[in-house]
Amino acid sequence: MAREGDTTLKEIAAKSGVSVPTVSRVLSGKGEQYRISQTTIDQVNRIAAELNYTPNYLASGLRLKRTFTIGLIIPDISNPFFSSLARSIEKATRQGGYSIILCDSEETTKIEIESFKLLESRKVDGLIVSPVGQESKHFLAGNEPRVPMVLVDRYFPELPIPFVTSDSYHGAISAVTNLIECGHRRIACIQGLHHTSSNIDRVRGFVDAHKNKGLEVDESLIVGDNFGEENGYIEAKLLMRRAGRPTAVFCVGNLISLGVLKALAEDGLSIPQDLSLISFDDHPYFSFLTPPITTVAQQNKELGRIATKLLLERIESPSTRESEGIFVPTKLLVRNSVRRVAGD
Amino acid sequence: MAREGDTTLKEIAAKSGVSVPTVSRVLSGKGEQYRISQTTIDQVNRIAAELNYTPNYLASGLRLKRTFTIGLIIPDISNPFFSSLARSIEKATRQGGYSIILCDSEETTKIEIESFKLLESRKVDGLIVSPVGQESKHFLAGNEPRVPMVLVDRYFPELPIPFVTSDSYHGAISAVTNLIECGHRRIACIQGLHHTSSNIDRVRGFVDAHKNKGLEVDESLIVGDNFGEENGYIEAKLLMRRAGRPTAVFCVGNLISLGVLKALAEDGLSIPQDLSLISFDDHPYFSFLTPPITTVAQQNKELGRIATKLLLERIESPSTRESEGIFVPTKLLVRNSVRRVAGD
DNA sequence: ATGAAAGCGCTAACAG
DNA sequence: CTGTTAGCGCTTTCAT
Repeated sequence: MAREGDTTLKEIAAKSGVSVPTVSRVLSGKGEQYRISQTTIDQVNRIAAELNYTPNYLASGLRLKRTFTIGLIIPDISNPFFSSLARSIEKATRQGGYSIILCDSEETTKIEIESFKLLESRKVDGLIVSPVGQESKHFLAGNEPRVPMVLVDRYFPELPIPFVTSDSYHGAISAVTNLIECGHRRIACIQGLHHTSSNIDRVRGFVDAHKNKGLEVDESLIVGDNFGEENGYIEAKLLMRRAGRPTAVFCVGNLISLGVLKALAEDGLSIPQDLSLISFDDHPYFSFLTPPITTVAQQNKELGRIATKLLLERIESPSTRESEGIFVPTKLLVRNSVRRVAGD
Repeated sequence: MAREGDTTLKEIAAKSGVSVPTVSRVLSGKGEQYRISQTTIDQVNRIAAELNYTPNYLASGLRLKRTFTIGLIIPDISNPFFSSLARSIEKATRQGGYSIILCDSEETTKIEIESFKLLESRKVDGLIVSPVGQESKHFLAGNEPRVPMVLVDRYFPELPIPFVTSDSYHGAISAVTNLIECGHRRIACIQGLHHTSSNIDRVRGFVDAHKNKGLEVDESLIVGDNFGEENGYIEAKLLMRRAGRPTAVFCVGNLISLGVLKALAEDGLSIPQDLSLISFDDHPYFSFLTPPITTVAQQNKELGRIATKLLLERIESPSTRESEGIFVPTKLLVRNSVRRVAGD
């Protein structure tokens, strides 16, 4: 960035007739501490300003082994859940004096691994990652994370990596219980990426909500395999064509619900007459759809803020604190996408 | 990042009995070019792999004056328009071998300036910015951009900084013309941040569409002052309470439209019976609302791809190419939020 | 109250 | 085919 002509400490030193270290001390605010004369301090500051000095973080980072940047890896920045998460993380890190390097893994372990290596080379001070979640060994050296890091949204229960996530299990329970209490008995679940914690927890909640009510789960109604829109679309089409159509569906992510909406609209089916729906993940537009969609809302901003806080603490005091896992409560927002039906 | 124990060229050199520069040459793939013996090449590669060598970009950046990172400044990453833009930029830069540092200016010149300085310190090779758009001098040194940069979405017509943006003017014309041709005569415009190019162009389109049809514009129907949701909400409330209510409204951004939707819903008013609406910016949910919302769709991904291409070209061959401005066409997606009314 | 020396990890120029 | 020297811009001893 405007590399050639950049002002350096050396030039300031020359113009002010002092040495480079002195300039460094003044400009990093340690003038007092080193008891540099007020005259010198003022002089150096003035000349630095005149020359429009901009510190070179590469150089200081190299020397200090500290870059004040953190890496952020997320599966899809265009998913509103992740973009609001990213926003709160960006804000919190900025306020803490850090910048973030953003990597979008496209929900793909391959890109996630590449990004991780990249961030290692860039010597970030720490990492916040929302992992694809199916593999984890690239994050570890032995049994320790290779670098200060915290996981958001998805996590690895068996690994010593701190994480912050919504309480997906209880969120799913609340949603599916609502469905059951409205009389639904054939409830489908369109799930996301298999073997990822959020999916596992939500599906487990789906199953346990049935158990709690003494109901059997029809395993064949648990379908789908990723968090994308097409998955919702396809599975909804298939579900509605089956013999023994479900009367309700629980979608584990907002994009899946969008796909379902699209499929039903195409087929001239409507919610909740033809199918009741509850979605995990709130979305700004859910309250304006006809009908407004009942959802399990996550505290996006909160997740980001907590993750950042955990990470910065770890970076700033690498005392061997235990690896903690934080589950943030969700909230069921009951709107109008669930119909009451006669129980069986 | 795992700073202390990191393997360096020095260690590899020691273990393989060659000098540091030789290791550097091998590891940067210039072994052939320097005609280093195959034995040495293999040996060095082997040892580097064993030691799990990760190059230090800080060090090479300092030496090379090249960081392979670019800065991205946008006003609000949680706005779906910007998040899909960011996604395409992230992907394109990654494929070009660059990382991006993300800064969210919160639609605020103050943060934008801070971010700009930060990115200067971090020695990014270039910048893609969607400026707040009300001030521009912080980007310039004399009459030149301080650094290779390209603007997206919003631009400064009078400055020599290349830009990529939607053709807001013609997009607005198409929207408002549609309204007029459907018989509307009292059409409101809820605008975004004043003095920003996208707002100026869209409002100009609003006015000119009237002129083209030989109609007067009622200036008092041009209201609002930012791209946020609350702005849409408030202005809609006010508009619907006036004597001489408009029969249609043109919203210059998707968040504004969301606010309008919210306001109307609260007041028990509906689209298009009580108010016809066209929104600038498509949104994934617009087709699923009741009614589906007619919009001026932008080519988000395309904007990002082009911006990245322009920037990388400039970085890689800083030949004094002219500063170009690219206007990408928009598309009017006619759905059902506009009612035909009897002309006056 | 300040300077000289050293070095972070890397690469380019020059030498042989 | 490979090594030596030098230096990117900064900060930290250690001296004085």
